[in-house]
Amino acid sequence: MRLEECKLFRNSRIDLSKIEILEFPTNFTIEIEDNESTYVGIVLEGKIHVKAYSLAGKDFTINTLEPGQLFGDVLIFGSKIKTFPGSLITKGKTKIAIIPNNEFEQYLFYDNDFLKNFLEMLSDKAFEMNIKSKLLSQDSVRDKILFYLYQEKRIQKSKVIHLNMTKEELASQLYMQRPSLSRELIKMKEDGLIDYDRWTITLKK
Amino acid sequence: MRLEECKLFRNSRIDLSKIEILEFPTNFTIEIEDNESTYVGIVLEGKIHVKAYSLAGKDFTINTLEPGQLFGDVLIFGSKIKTFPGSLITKGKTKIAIIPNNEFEQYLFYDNDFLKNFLEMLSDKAFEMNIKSKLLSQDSVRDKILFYLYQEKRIQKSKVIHLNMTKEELASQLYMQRPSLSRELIKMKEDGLIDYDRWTITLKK
DNA sequence: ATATTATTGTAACCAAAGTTACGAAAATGA
DNA sequence: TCATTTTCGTAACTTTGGTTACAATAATAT
Repeated sequence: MRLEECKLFRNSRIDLSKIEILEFPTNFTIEIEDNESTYVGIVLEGKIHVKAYSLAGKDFTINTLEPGQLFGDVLIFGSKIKTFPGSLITKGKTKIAIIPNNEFEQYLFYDNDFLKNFLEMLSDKAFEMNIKSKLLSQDSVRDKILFYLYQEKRIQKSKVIHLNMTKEELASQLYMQRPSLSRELIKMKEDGLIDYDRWTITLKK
Repeated sequence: MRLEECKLFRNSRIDLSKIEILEFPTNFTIEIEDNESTYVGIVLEGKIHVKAYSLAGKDFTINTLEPGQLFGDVLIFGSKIKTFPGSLITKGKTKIAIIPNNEFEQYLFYDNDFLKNFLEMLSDKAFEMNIKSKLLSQDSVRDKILFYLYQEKRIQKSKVIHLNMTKEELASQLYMQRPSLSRELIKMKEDGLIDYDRWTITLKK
């Protein structure tokens, strides 16, 4: 993705030629959890996992940033601690753009379209995090699965939900273990709630 | 709290006299989950619980809004579904200010201070939600407690953490049952991790 | 001071889900 | 086509923490 294709710059009149672009190999740690942020980053190629470590030492992915998405955005205006909520680790060869905080701020007040785009992205991020909190608040494995399915039903506009990932990945996205997911899917099938195969889950009710 | 005392209007030159103020009794449902939002609300007096219902029918509090805080703010610019993430239920006699979305948008582009305040509040909200996700991602009761304690240690700048709430409330804030909290606190005391009494928990390590 | 209520500790029980392990099935690649 | 690897289902076992109930203690009100 090129800079001018990013939502953030849609309709904007900012000179993109001066913006610094960096490239990283896969599994590279760009930033470390609790480090202070001094810039806003934009993912251009590859993915970035925002990983934090639980006190038990197990790591969990707070968020996965796709091309077009930002990091450090929540921190630039926040009045609280301005540190990264997790380590930023590349998945695949990754290209990012860097805008120092002070420049970013100038852009915002200089260009209303840029501002609108930023507000939209910030709001969307908050919205997504809300969804995640709701998922995590579901208190049984079955409820988590159903929450995900209803969610996807709305997005995919179909009762036949295509999983574009392995069960292993789905389980991790739902914050559960793969065998737990398997076991519950079987039970749900027995209870007539769903049908499923390797690639899809179909809501029956 | 009066309107001019709200962070949102700090240094702003907006005419506050025209802003509509509403009052609600306690336990009043101002908005229902998944309803569409058409305005931004500011809590002036009392509290508002943002409550969602898990698929099991159990309700859980996504968020508690204190005086000065906003609701509907994430929705105004979001490109996704613009519906309330939970029902808004008053706790105590509650006073709120209402600003229709279109007016709110005008304020933002008209007044840079207002904009700055809004960005700060939006960022802070996203930050808080991040913290909450992290808490929910801790996979044992002990880890949740420790996460909370380390958090408070930073905020209160002391290893002696003052709980300004009952154990019942603490348990609910940590998304666990009170007996589970009690049981684990005892174990942690036995393990020499903490000391505690009715009002404080002291980190020993 | 005493009664009442709210808060907390504590124990027994139980269900849900994590853990581990293994075999079958599917996908991939040579 | 056959071997290798990945994915998935499945079962046995174990642990965690929810549930319920009750007693003890503290706080509050009369």
